Amino acid sequence: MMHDTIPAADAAPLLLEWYDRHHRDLPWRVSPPMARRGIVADPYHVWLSEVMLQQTTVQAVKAYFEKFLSLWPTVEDLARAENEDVMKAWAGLGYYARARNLKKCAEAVANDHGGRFPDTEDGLKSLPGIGDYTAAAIAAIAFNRRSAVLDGNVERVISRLYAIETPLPAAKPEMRARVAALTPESRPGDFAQAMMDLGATICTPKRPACSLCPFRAHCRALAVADPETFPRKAQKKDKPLRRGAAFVAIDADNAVYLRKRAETGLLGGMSEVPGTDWTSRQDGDTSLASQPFAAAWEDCGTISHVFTHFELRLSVYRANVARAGTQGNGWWEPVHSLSAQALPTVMKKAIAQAIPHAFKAER
DNA sequence: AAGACGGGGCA
DNA sequence: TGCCCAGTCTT
Repeated sequence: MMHDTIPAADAAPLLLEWYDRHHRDLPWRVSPPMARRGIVADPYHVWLSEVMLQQTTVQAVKAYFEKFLSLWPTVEDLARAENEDVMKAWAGLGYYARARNLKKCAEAVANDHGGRFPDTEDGLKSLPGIGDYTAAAIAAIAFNRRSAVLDGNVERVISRLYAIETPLPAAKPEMRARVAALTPESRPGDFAQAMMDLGATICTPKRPACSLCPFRAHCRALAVADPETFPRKAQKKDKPLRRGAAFVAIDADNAVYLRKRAETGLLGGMSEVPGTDWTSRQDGDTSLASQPFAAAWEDCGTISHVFTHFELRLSVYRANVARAGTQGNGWWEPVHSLSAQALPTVMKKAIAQAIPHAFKAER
């Protein structure tokens, strides 16, 4: 009797009962009691949180979500915002194409859809930055659609529940079909959030808490193998090392010379200090030969930063420079307002290496 | 189908 | 410190 595959009709009630007891109170959520009274979450809030949650943990997202909502209370406000202000508000959250697409999506909703998000999966998927997962999540959570929501957490839960041996990403269609079969007509949004919560808190990548799992009597992986070894996945390749140099110029007014990166590509649309290209070549130009303007550059050592597909070792140089002696299309930013700039983490590391107090709180 | 694209959490 | 995590868009 134990560890039988779960009848599809039993899964949702079992999981929702667990969800109602362990529900997490998050800024973009409507509580289960409210949901049962027919209150649905604001599609703008659901969309904003789901885009932020792509590849990003709940903990990291909370503060950004509150900041965005306070700066731009409606999707029309966001559509009217300056691109640069959106990039500044997004700085530090990573995957900056998300911020560029967020702005484009807000404009599309405001200008082409009368300020209302489409209420179907297909309609949502046609918008910038909304793919399979996010379209299904918004449709289920904000519009009560019975869509199959499959993110990394759900993939883990499903792969263990059915002990799926096919490695990812080939197993995705099978997993999606499994989720679709389990998703109920009633409360599909809560079901989706419950599956994701289960993956985030109980069915974790390492050391899952199987004894607390509402599916423990039905989990194939728990019965026949080690749940931690699921989902199976193709092995990843190792990251190359790239090198470069970064130049932190400081003028007499204690301002740092910044410039804007290209709109697309790595860290697209974000700000940076001047520097070399980042290259994997052994003869990479990491020296003073590539200084952006002549000055008495002082060697500040190196910093390291790991990106998704390469590791970067950056030589950092600092110099005091007269503002009149520089050329180019950058600008001078006072050290005390650096924190509010659209600076990605690697640039904050480089600046902090040259100016240790740069991002310390004001006394 | 594979690669580009950040940053944070955990042991 | 090193390893793991994981949606969307582009090629």
